Amino acid sequence: MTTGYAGTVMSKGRTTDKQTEADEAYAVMRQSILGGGLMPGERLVETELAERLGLGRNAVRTSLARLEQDGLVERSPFRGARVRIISEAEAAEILEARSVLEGLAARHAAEYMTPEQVQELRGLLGQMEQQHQAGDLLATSELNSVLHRRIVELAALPMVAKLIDGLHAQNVRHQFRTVLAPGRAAQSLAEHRAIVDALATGDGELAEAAMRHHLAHVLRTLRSLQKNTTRS
Amino acid sequence: MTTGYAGTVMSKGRTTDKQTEADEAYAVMRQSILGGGLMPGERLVETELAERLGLGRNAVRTSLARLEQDGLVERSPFRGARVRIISEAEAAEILEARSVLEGLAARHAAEYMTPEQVQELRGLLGQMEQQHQAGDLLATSELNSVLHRRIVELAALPMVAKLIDGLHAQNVRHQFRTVLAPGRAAQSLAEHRAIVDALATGDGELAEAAMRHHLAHVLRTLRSLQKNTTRS
DNA sequence: GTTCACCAGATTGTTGACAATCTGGTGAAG
DNA sequence: CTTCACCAGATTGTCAACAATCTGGTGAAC
Repeated sequence: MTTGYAGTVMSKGRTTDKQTEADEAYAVMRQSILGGGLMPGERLVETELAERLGLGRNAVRTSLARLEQDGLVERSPFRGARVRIISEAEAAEILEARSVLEGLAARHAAEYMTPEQVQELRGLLGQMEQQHQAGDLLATSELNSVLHRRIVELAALPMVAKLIDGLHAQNVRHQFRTVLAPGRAAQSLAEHRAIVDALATGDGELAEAAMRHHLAHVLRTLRSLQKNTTRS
Repeated sequence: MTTGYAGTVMSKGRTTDKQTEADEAYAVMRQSILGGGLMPGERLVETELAERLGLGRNAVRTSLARLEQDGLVERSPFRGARVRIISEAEAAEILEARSVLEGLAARHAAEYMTPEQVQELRGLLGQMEQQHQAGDLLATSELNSVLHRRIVELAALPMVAKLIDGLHAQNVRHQFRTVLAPGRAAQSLAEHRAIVDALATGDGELAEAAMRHHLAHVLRTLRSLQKNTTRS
């Protein structure tokens, strides 16, 4: 093995093994924030994280810089970093941004979609309906995300996809609340069906409108929940 | 004032003095990329940049990580960083994203705008018209950017503003070409007038439509230029 | 009792050296 | 002439130590 790729060297005992330490730290910490392992407002001490991840402090450090750029972490000089707290106003704003960007994605997806892909989306809809009737809100919500992601993929707009992904990452925590609103699940299902129907027609304008209609409704639900929560 | 802010310590002899080295490196390098001091595709060697900026290699290093997150720099492990080259397809996609996001901003701006602010925008339009008649395309283009930025500001949507700013940063280099297209300047002026008129009515839908119409036109111009340039 | 300066501990920012990896060129084998 | 292993130089990734800064608490002055 002369030069050979170091693909399977297995130096520190993880699975993929190939990325640099800093990249691994970034991936892990990002997933930790998204998954709830690191809570909003929590202090992120470099040495502590380095020890917990088994990586150097430097790797953690540059990760924090990258996560700050993503809007997931807040940093102030000499005072350290915390998981950024997304206010309800910001969550609403993010949802509005998602609304227009996913609308754009839907428009493009409608124009370049094959019949097979339409069937695939209908399949997802069917699964959602099943889980909805079974009363499993969590699974329904998960399929919801899958459907949205797939539509964005089909749009074949990588930069737009990246933007949407970044926005989604910032308010995973606020996402849960809307799906729990009473009566929301059924309506959401109908809206998703409308989106897929519009995509199937190949009419970009229609698909964009359907997507925006749906997300505007999610936004309204979020706003009504905020009002109810605010009165302490 | 007990502890007292260290606002005017003046340690290394620059103007603002307060940010950490890494922040300064980030700011300088970003502006360098935007301003053309660092050209697309150019290699970014850490030690060289560190020496040129008079900062530590580590500061440069974390800057590069942040700029990569911004999409301005491309990095691969052990092989270094380069200023990212934005392809024409990507430039087009960025314009589409800007179109819907600035449309959103225009909608919000229309709803919350005061008569004084409308007058301010009309003032900018007047200046644009002057420079246009004087034949100064560069000044017109600059005022163009100012107008767009101001509208985004008036929307009072900080996260959306950040997204738009990031997109704008990525294709400053492609922006110049569209303004030079023959006959484009006059039409652009008319479109901007339409946008301000729509904003003045307070009708969000109308303002959004006007903004999207304008940027769709810019996109079409860019696409036609691409065709002409591609045939080598 | 309140206010303030000040100090010790903790944490971040910076520096320099060292290890790991890539790149381009060189020379031998076929 | 082509192909390929291999090596030196350049460059990046990592580590450990040191300097700079913040934070919370303690005690004196009033």
